[in-house]
Amino acid sequence: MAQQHSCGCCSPTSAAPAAGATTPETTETTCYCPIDGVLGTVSKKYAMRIVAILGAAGPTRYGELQDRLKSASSATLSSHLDELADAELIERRSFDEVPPRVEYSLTPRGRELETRLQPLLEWASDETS
Amino acid sequence: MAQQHSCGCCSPTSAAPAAGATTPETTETTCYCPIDGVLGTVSKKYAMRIVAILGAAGPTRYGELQDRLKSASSATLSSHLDELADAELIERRSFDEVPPRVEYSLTPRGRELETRLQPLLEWASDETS
DNA sequence: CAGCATCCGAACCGATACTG
DNA sequence: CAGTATCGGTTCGGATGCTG
Repeated sequence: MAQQHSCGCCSPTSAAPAAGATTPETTETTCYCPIDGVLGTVSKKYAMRIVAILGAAGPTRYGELQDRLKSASSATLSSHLDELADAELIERRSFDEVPPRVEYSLTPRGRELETRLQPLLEWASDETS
Repeated sequence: MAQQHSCGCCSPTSAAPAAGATTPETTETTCYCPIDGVLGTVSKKYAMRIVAILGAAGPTRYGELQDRLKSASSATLSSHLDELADAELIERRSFDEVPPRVEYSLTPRGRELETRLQPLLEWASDETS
């Protein structure tokens, strides 16, 4: 998962080998590209939308999410929720009652993401032609 | 491409018949979801990185891009550049010389995107697990 | 140097059906 | 209600090889 490479977009001097140049292969610098981390998760088709919904509406049930993301099947939705929960961007809260109820909400970290996502989303809807 | 639908993440759901539950401030106007537009393009594997590179380094040649995005093959890179150019986020400038030279740079619109992308990227590298 | 064409595996996502 | 299992279609993207 935490793939390492030198993409040059995050670390400027990626071409230069580490000190000593003991490694002739010039394999990888210690550049970790953010895109491979959180941003990889975020680029999932519905990930941003889920974050946006949870950010705007607060704790939301599974069914309502599915309702809002009409084109997403339950399988797809589940996998997205899993991944977001794994990344600790959202939190899953399951209530012990019948019928079952599960609510998803943003973690503090997810809220930070949402903050940074907003301008992007707003701009995107403006630029939409 | 510019698919239209109501996802509920950008404007309250309108499609919900919800007997009696007439949403208070429902902008039932056709909801255009930004994710399907620019953000769709942006979620391409290297799109964000390209924008980030061009933003940080200014006009950049094809070869250098390929150099920085080591894992991207030329075919992949080309298709990304095409798509970004189509979306008018980047500009392709071809010089009439030998050997051929082509430079890519951000359009004003691309620069706006880059602006909104920065906080996200910065945060992502911090949050890197 | 820049970049398209092709092949092909991998990932993604929707539909359906079924469980706790 | 909240999922999981499975299947199949579609897209993505990496490798290679070839043009201008």
